[in-house]
Amino acid sequence: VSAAPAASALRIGELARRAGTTPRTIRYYEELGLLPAAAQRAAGSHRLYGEADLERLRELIRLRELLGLSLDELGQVIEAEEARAVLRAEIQAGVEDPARLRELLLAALGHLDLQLRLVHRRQAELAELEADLSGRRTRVLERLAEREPAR
Amino acid sequence: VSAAPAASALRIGELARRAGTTPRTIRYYEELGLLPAAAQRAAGSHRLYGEADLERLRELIRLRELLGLSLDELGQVIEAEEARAVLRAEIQAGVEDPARLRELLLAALGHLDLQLRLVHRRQAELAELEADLSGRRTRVLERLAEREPAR
DNA sequence: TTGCTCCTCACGTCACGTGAGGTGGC
DNA sequence: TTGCTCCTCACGTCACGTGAGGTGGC
Repeated sequence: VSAAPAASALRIGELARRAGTTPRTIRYYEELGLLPAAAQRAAGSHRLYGEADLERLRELIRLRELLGLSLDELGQVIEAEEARAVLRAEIQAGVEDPARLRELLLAALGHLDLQLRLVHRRQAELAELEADLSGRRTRVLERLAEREPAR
Repeated sequence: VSAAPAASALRIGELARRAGTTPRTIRYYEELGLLPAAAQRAAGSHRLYGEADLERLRELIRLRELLGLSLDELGQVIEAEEARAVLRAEIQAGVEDPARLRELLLAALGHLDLQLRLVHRRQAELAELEADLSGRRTRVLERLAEREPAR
């Protein structure tokens, strides 16, 4: 899908290491269509990746871990990445249709807003958990202080 | 483990509904030892739960979902709940050993601090994700504004 | 007695982990 | 040629989902 991985081609092991995951996960994501299958690969030969693939993989992992999405949900959510890739490709290819550009930018905006809503919900839940734990911590400290008056 | 579920006894379906999970998950957690097996239950008879079980289950689910812990890790982390239950039980039973009480309070404090560290790490990661997404959103808005000068 | 929820197997599923056996590039 | 990483099956695992067939309380 992406233009050739260029000079800085990574093999699957390096890509996995840099993204903080494993080769098995990368192959699985490719199988599910979350990562593009390096197009010009002969069956049995090595997969090669570029910087764009690394970025996309990192984003996938970050959204999965922090938002707790299933891979199915993840596929729907990362359409923002898709839109961004299309945008870059078309600009690089010299396409200059203003209406088309505006459409892509609006799509990206919508997907970013969706992701931000999910992030904000998580942040609210974590803030609540933090408040509960802190409150309990304070009460434990108070009870310890009571037990140990002016040592 | 806990003192009898008292008058407000819940069956597994109600407990699941109130905690936002399923009976299967509750049985699985019992099997793993994350939830106490209602002690006086004849094989094949219904499980009964009290308010304390509901609280513990909610706490388990919240920590698992928000911190992304495996059930194995979860078991180690929720020792704070354990300490709290022991504390309550001993106080209810009239045990009044100050040294023992202090020991339990210190244990609870340690576990709460551990949980808070995990929460704070997650909050930092989410803040970073939020900043990235917000930045991208701003840049998309700017590019849209450029394209559409003073309509 | 009729529904309803409960029970215990036990197989299915999702997201990978982990060898088994073999091929390809520095 | 020797290591190393890669390849494709394919079975294992974790955290449950989902019936199958049966029993128990309002």
